[in-house]
Amino acid sequence: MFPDLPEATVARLPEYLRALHGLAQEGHDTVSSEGLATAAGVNSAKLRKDLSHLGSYGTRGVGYDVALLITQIEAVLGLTKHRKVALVGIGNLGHALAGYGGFASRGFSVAALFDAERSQIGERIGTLVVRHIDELAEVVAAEGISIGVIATPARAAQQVADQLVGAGVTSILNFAPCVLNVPSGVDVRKVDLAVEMQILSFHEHRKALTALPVPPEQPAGEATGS
Amino acid sequence: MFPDLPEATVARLPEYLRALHGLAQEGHDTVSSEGLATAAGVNSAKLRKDLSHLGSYGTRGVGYDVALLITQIEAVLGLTKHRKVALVGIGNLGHALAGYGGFASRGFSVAALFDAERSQIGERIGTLVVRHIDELAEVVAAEGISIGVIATPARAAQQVADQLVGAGVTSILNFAPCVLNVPSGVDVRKVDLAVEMQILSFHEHRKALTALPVPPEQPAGEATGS
DNA sequence: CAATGTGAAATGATTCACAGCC
DNA sequence: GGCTGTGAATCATTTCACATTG
Repeated sequence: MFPDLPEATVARLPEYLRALHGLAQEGHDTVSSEGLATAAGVNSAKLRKDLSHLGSYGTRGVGYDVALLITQIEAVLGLTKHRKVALVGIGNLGHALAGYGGFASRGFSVAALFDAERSQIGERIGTLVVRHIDELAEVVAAEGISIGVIATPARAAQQVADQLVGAGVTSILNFAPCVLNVPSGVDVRKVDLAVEMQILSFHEHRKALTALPVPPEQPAGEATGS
Repeated sequence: MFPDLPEATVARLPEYLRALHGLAQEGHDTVSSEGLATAAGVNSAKLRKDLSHLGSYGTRGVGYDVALLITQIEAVLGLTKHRKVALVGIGNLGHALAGYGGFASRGFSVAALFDAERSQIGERIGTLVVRHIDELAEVVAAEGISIGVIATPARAAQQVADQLVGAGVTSILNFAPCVLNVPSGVDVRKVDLAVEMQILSFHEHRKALTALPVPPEQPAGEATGS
């Protein structure tokens, strides 16, 4: 369908979709590239280039039809199909993810919870019960689960990834701070909170260094950022 | 110090650092670009190019000194300074973040918790007590907090961002699914779990589409990914 | 005439391939 | 001999600027 949509574009489509839902809720029928770009936090040229890859759904002189564009982007992202998620690792973060409303509200449902620790098995979270990881393959097949989320400690993550792949899962969201080896054809996305903090730390550090080096010259002056 | 380190490189340095700590723990004194690249999940040319931006810390014919490289990368990322974090929004996700060990283990400490809801104020989490958001500026100044983490619902996030900026925070990690407007000089990084899921969804969708279109030809053949 | 869609230019990132060094 | 460091080449992404169109 869109075999060669640039990866950078794919990564922005969900943002556009969120912005569009917001605009729709505010009663907008159409929106200009400028307006949508602002709502999504990008510049308008980039937005137009991104959308042009999907085809021509705008009207020159007018803008984009909000409802139509929502439909199109959802189709491209495959959100017409409701996707079920297996969450593995019911610790601190796993609990939060299991109860996170943001998934359900955007077409995903956490359909099963797994852990390896005896102490966790059987715990109820919402409507679900935590099961032992050994039941993974069985449940993935029975429920038609297509995405696995790993929220285990790093030392367990590779084994869990192997089990997910073995069970037929081909998309993994990894919260464990480690590299996963998976066969080609399996997609892994990684979210590492400490990495995000360290990137911020770099910029803090740089700001601190570039703010000082011109110390006592003109006493007056505005504090100016990058 | 490193004013023009490519952003893509900055984003990978934390991965290298994690890999290096792993290697150090396994007793390696030196590591080749090939070895480190594998441990960090990148290819060796990219790793060498990245490290070359920091200067020449490798030895031809040998590799990199693990301990030295750790020191260098930590210095570049500004991790020598222990950074304090304010966490705003003590809901589902906020609780998990407040208890997340990954921060402390890598040089960050959650120094204060805030919420706007009466019901949350005063709750103890670990050694900290949840305070009212109105105390933000005071506590940020008193504790020397440099990074703010927003884990509120989207509708509250912009106001919280304004309050953080007003209190002097210049780095924000945003978990709320919305765009934040901040003055230049303030860095925002965004983590949106639903966006990650939607990107995975796109690839699932594409895999499903490209797997079928050649239906009944050669019954045999390996399942091959991208 | 306002705003899209898009070639072309500019910028940024990755990969190649090998000279230079230990 | 093995491995780093790096110019040059390739590839990807962003931005510009404007012809085109409803």
